[in-house]
Amino acid sequence: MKCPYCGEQDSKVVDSRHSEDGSSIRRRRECLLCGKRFTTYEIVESLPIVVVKRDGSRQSFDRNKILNGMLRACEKRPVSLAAMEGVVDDIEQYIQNSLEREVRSEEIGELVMDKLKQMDEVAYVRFASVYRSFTDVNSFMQELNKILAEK
Amino acid sequence: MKCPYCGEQDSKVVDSRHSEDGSSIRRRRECLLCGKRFTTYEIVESLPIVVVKRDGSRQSFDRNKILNGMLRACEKRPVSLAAMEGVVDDIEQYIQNSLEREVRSEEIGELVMDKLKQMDEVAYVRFASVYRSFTDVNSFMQELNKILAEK
DNA sequence: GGTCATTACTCAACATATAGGGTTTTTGCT
DNA sequence: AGCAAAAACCCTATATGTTGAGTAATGACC
Repeated sequence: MKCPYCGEQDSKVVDSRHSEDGSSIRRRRECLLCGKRFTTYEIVESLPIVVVKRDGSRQSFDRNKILNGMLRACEKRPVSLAAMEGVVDDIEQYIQNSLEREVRSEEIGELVMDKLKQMDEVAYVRFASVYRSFTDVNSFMQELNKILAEK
Repeated sequence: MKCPYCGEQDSKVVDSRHSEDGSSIRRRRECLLCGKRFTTYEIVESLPIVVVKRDGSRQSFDRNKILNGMLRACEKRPVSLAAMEGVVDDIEQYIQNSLEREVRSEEIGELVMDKLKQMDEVAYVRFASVYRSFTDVNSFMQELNKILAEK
């Protein structure tokens, strides 16, 4: 393990601990050349997740697709890119933690909607309108009324 | 190390290799419960990088600031978010690999400009105009002429 | 300035990982 | 399809990491 201070290739482990959930190992290392210490993390390679679309077709999970959907819904809305990325991070991690190798696209949509609802209701309705394929003004109104009623 | 398939906490190492540059270790593990195999990476915790601004003030490195600058320069330009994130990734890694704990903000600006120049010249000039604080139309024209001359 | 939580540090008994060489399979590319 | 590169696999001798417990230092928050 290369020392981040001097570049030496060899280092030894001084301490090693499991993270709370056991999903990673934190090691404290010491460079054999300069003696400086540093921390490393051993993490599981993220396994390829497959998204099952409504028509039954499958494609590999792509976080950028989620982000793009959010970007569209949040255009001109006061939602920062960082916040959106945070949501995508949360969702990605949630799916990874679920131990499932397949997710229905609906499930992802619901997750995004839950988060958006808390962040910006306009963005939420926009997203839902695309996502739930609101076909007429009526269903759009119903959703708006539901939001208003909850207030 | 938690098994990504069944969630069991214990696993054993079956194989372990250094990455080419020694900056990480790839391990092949086998779950003690379900017997499935998976890959892990041990990586150095990224050390806090300090950016030294032109006036000498220091603040911690923030990749979002770089991304924001690029987003502004690339508005309405055919540069994908993914491409911009790729540039930021490259720059972050370049700095991490340099083993320096401090970078001048100018250096970061130059890196961004190099990349942008290859991707989209309009975005490049926009970025440079902010970055180099072009004070008048003249210097802007000079930069444009330089680009044209290079063609 | 005090408190809680997280990270750092040290020690000792025990077990499991490493390095390196070689083979096979998978994946990405044209 | 056909090549090259990367990843997975398997082996053996050797030494290095792991675990638990307790203490100390550091950072975030009020």
